[in-house]
Amino acid sequence: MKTTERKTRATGRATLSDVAREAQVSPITASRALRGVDTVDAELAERVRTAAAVLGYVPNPAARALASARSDTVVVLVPSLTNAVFVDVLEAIYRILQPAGYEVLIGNSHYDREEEERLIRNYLAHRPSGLIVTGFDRTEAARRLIETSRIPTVHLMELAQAPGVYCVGLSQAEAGATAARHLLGRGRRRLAFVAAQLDPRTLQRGEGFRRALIEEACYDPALELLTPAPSSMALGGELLVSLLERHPDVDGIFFNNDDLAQGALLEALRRGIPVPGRVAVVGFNDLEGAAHMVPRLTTIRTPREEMGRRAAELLLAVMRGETVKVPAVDVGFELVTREST
Amino acid sequence: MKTTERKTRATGRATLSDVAREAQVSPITASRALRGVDTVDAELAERVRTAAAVLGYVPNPAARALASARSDTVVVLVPSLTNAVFVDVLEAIYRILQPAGYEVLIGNSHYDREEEERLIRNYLAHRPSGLIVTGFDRTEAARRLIETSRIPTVHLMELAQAPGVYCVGLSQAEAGATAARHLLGRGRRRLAFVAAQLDPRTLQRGEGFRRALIEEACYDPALELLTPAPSSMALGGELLVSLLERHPDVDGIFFNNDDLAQGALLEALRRGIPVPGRVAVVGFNDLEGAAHMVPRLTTIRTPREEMGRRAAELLLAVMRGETVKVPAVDVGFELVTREST
DNA sequence: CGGTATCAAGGTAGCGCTATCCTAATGACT
DNA sequence: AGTCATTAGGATAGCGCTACCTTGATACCG
Repeated sequence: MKTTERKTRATGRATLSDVAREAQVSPITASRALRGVDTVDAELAERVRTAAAVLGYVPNPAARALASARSDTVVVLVPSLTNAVFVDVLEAIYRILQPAGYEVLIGNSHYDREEEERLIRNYLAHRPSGLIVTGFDRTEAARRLIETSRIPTVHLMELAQAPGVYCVGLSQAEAGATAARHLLGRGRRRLAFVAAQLDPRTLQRGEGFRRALIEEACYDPALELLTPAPSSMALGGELLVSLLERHPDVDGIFFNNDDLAQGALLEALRRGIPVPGRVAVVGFNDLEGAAHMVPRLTTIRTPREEMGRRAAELLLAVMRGETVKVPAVDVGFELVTREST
Repeated sequence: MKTTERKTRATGRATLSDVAREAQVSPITASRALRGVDTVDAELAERVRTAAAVLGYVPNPAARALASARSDTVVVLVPSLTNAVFVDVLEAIYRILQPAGYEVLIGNSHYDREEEERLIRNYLAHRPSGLIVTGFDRTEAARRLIETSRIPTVHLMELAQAPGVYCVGLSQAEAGATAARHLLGRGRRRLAFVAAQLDPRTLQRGEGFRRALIEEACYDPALELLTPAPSSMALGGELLVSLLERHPDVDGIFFNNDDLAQGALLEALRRGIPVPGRVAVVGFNDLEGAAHMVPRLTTIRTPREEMGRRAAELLLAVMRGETVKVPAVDVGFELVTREST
């Protein structure tokens, strides 16, 4: 056996040239045929596809990205995967983008602006075709990176009206106000707002809640319990207890996320605090457990599947260069009234 | 202003050549310096790093991947993101691999072997440096793809002893047996196994549970309630009810996942079925809600953070070509006894 | 019927990196 | 002092694909 020339660095896989040779066309024609460029004769294209199948050809994404200065990748940045909300949204995004031929790169910023900036910087090096980010709160540098990259971008969860800004979300403030009005409608007047994590959307919900109370002249700032700690069921239980200790007259609580509310309901059950008898409870998001709690949790359902789907569809349209009639999609929310109020 | 030559396709970003020029070295030296190849003079390397920082240079991953026929990417395939188990594992994997300079590509197979095979096929085109997959159950084609790719691979969740096979997991069968023995130790004899999803690990747990019962001569196949439907709290409640209807004498249940168990506990509470008075309940995984249920759920804790971390560390070692002493890491599990038994 | 518009297909030349070889300089050793 | 091994750094040549331009063939026009 002769030693092979040391010069070649070929990987051994079938390349586009192999396919072209097999189909007896030029490489560039093979390229066009496989990409579905429509200036290729139908019969030639068919021959190319057959050849590709025969050889088990899989395009080299690195070569493609290098030559075309773009990649069939969409980067999605979420602040958390622990919160099921974002998992649901991601799932829907995948379901749209994968069949459309895009690869989805997930970045988790852990609710940290610096980390998000770093992720953006790294992921932009891949020259993704599109970008989906959560909300609008980011470092100035991150904002600039996105802007100057000229990469089609869709913002999730929140709404904004600005030229060239695409977003799919809901009015967090309006959702907070709805929770307040629902409790008021139940005849409750000593209403508390309990929140953790304190991301921008949390604060917006708090703002809406507060405004609705001010309108009814029953806002008491002492009944706002905010902590930057991560949201959890354990925390929900603790916050309920400390709130009722300090303010025994509270008769309604809006928990900023269902896990807090669920933890609170279970703690109340354990301590024999009647819900909604003594205190009514409203959650947020309608996560899986909400409907199963004892009592079942009244909450505000966010359409996460729809949000992900619409965001992906919007991004697809923008990436295709279509003119979008509605750059800001309001997916709304729904108050789900159950036994806890 | 002269019209620029149409020929260049440069992207406008700083390239390695720009950095090299700025640092007054050759491009290849710049490349070596930035990659940390140690044959570069310390002072030169420093000059290159400075130049890179000045120019805001970010390497083009596509070019790097094309030239080197590998990428700093690790692909992780999980069967689900809805189950918090995998989110926890992923989180830990990220925490190790990201600082090590790897990008993590997540693939979600939705418990579908065909989909997993497709994912593997697509992701292998990226020539990842490493691969982390869940379990051992996959199509023959998928198995071959992994094998022939020669890419360092670590298997999650389960254990296996075979040369060249790396895995980090626990004995699912042993965990199932532990649940059985715990219930037996509480004096229960009519023990049911309730499972959904029916993935391989579920079945292994069932197998271990069954064997332990057979040993004690109290195995009754009628008390196995299996459904391929996805696991959920709602399903857990339903299965509890139908099980107790058909077999009122059941005095202990091992639910294959905590969400089933939690749904069951809440349904029992609602219907006034005493737990553990009439029936003791054991869950699996120790998910967030377990400790907060009423009664608090006895369950088997799986060390998910550790599993992800160890898998990532093992993969790093294999990718670096180190010889690994322990190719199969047993992270074990822990019975967490609470009020439900 | 000559000339131009149109279009499919191909030739050429990179995209931005790194593997491989090569050279010159340094030191070790006979 | 001369030979050899050992380095540091550079020159060269791709990796596999696609953008751009060109070519040749066909359609279209007055």
